Amino acid sequence: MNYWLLKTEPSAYSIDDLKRDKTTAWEGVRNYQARNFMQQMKKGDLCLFYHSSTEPVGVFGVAKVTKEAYPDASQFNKKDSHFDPKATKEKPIWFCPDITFVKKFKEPFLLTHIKADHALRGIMVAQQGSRLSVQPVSEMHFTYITKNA
DNA sequence: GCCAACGTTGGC
DNA sequence: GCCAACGTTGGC
Repeated sequence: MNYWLLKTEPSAYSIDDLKRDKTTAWEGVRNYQARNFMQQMKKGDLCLFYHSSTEPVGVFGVAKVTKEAYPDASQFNKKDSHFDPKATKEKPIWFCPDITFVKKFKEPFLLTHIKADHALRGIMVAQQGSRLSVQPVSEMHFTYITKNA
């Protein structure tokens, strides 16, 4: 089993939205490195759910992968801001998994605390300029954050 | 709102 | 295939 971190701006889609929807297609990611990670996701993998560009910034809960990556429908939709004219149904470019709500933390594990905690040294999200919106997380770091949130 | 860090684009 | 210009991300 692998562990991941998914970034989202809560004004666009928050942990509460996921709690309400229960399951959602993780559409709209338009970065090749992030796409490649999403294609590696397996059913049952667990994801830290991270809020960015907000106050406060941090991990707000956990989601799990319930459907492995398949073509992202938004790339074909001209009216969608994530429309990609280079993509065709025969040769899709972008893929997304379905993720399902697992839990919302009572208290978020804030980025300031992640950065200050020696046990989390090396975690990608705390590294300078880490803009990747889908990241792998080590089992050790995943367990530490979920146990201590 | 600022701006540094980053990814992508496109001319050559 | 280089790399400058550009657009975007995201913490602060």
